[in-house]
Amino acid sequence: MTQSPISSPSPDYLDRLNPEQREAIETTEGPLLILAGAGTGKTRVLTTRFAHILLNGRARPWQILAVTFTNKAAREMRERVAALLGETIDGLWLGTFHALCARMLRRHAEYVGLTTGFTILDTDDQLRLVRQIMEPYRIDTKRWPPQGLLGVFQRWKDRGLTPAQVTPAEDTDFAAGHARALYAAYQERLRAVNACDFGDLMLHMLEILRTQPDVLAQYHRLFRYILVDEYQDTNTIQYLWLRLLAKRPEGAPNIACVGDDDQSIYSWRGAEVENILRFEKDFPGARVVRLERNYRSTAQILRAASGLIAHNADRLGKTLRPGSDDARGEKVQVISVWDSDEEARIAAGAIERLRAEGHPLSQIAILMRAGFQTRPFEERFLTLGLPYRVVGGLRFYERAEIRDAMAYMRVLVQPADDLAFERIVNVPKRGIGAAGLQKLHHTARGIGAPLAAGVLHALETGALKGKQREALATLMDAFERARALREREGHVVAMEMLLEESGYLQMWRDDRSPEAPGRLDNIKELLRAIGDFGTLEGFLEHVALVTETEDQASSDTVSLMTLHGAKGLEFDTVFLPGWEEGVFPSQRSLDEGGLKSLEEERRLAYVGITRARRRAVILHAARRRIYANWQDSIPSRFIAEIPDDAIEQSGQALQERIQLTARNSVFANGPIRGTTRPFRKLTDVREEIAAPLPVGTRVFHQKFGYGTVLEVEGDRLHINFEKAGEKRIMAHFVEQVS
DNA sequence: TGAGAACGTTTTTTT
DNA sequence: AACGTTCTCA
Repeated sequence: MTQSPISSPSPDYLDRLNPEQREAIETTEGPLLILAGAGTGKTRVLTTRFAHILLNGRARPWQILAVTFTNKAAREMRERVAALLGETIDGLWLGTFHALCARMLRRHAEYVGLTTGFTILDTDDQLRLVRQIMEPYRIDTKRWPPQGLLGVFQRWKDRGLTPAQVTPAEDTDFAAGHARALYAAYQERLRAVNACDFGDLMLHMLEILRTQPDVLAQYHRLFRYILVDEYQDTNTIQYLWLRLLAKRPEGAPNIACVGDDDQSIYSWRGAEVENILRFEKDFPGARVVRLERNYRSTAQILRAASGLIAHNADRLGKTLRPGSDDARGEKVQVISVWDSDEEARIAAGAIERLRAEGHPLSQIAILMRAGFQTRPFEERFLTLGLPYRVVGGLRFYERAEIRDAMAYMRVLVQPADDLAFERIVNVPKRGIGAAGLQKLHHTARGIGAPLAAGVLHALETGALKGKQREALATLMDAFERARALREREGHVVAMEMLLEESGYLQMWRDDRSPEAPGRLDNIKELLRAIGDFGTLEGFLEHVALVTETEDQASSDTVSLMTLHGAKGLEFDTVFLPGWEEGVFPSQRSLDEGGLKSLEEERRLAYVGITRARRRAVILHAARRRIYANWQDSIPSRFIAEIPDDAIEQSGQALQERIQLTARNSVFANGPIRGTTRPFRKLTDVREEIAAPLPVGTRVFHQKFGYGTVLEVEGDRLHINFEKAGEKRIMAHFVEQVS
């Protein structure tokens, strides 16, 4: 029990908050920027603020718009608000940008030429669509892969640009300036099949808010308060969307954004740190509250992290201070190892010791730069029998059999879903290849109907013959009956029957490959999962928006995940492997992003260290296998940037090399050339750097013939071949000719 | 049309 | 090395 001040007794939920936190919660009116360093109680502030507004009667639950970045964060917030209020509340506008936009767009779909039942496409569908769009343009898909084009669209969408808003000047990256036209065609096609891709959820909603004043006014009336989490990771379109909703005609907006410029790690997804840096300009009169007291990590860990991030320029400036004076804790360990196998061995060994001392495995995480780095750890853990889980690895809903089954589901729900129909029309094999599909498309277009209707038409008119006719008749009949069954017996039974009668389940039963039984299990699991939802539509919506795997957080396992995936989490002990130049910071960031992307890598390192409550262990290996061959590596510059007295170095391998970081070595100005031979000395690497194929060199390639080097990108060369045009080639595939 | 061979690329990070 | 895509032939 706390003693209440005489003047204003403060409610329980404001107990044990520090003054800054209280200010962030109690400043309900007007724009507010909360700069919250790692581990400073950000989530607590956000949820308490939410509850505070409700408990003071300032708004009804549905009048608060609360935006998070991940579904996980949304769920956590929902739970904690419920705990504070002592009850669960439905109908909250709390979710990710995309989930909230999807909900809005279902209400207003007609303004952008969709109907409320529109489909949200997955990446497979998007790619198939892009390929179709590209076809008539006769674009060399070798040079201009569909994924690349999709990326261009994505970036435009991230910036809130509709096809009409893209200027010719913006359209230079791809296929000689055809991207704009392709973008328009792509959007047109999406509309025609009543579908949205992920970016459209935001793009369409922004368009509606911009062009429909009464819709905008409706939301202005509705949302009295806006809360935004992870503001540093908002991209342009999210920013525009927020600003539109926040700037009501009456008075200053009650918008509170929480963020940390030091944890901005999503610029590759279009995030603009500038959004947070500019907040006070965007919302004049904004209060700024800094949360700097860290209650998570030991003083040593904070010192290491702060020292590292201090190497970044352009910061709003925050200093993490330990929440309590005691417990300086262990220094950050830096261990030098020989290769990635030893790295895994050492980490696993340390984990076994911790386990023997009674540390729960659930409080241990291994955080890496990229997903593929989990391999050696998984192997090691398997041989030792250490329980682990890969968080955010291959996701359930990305498996082929699940996507197939869901495509069946989509056609069931919406017969006009051409993309889903295309996916399953020949799975299992029904004798419909590329040519057959073309014919079906033609028939459908002829009667101005979707594919499925086209098939029915073709069956009636007798345009289909033999095996094709029989197989498609069976398929269409299965859909027909499944729809009827859905009415009578519910969607689970209908789906079961559909997958059975269409031959899909039998296809896997007949499959003799070792994965087949697992796939059948997965489908069983899918059928179970849809039982948790009232309707198939609800289930599809959930799957489209919630990409994460159900976490079995209850089990006591070590977590393996990417640094990006670890944001917002904390563990007692954190292992940070692969701190080597070219791995972390990644080669790509060194090659193309310049200083900006190097700083982002540094923020990622900062995020990594600050995940640890008590113990952080950084590892780096002397050599690592890249693709098929070994490559020498040197310690990450980030290791040298951590204050010496905050770290403790160990490991027999290459003790002396620790000082030799990129910052003060011969490699400072360029990437390291790949090596194919193991056990290479540094001097050898130096020689290779000294003798590359410089720009202008005439070279010969086995397949492409003669050409000239246009550009050197690490161990890749950008070459203009006389016959084959411009290509990017690994340097060792070409030889110099004089 | 489909199976197998040959070829090329891959490793950022996610809603 | 491992995977996915395209190519080639039956």
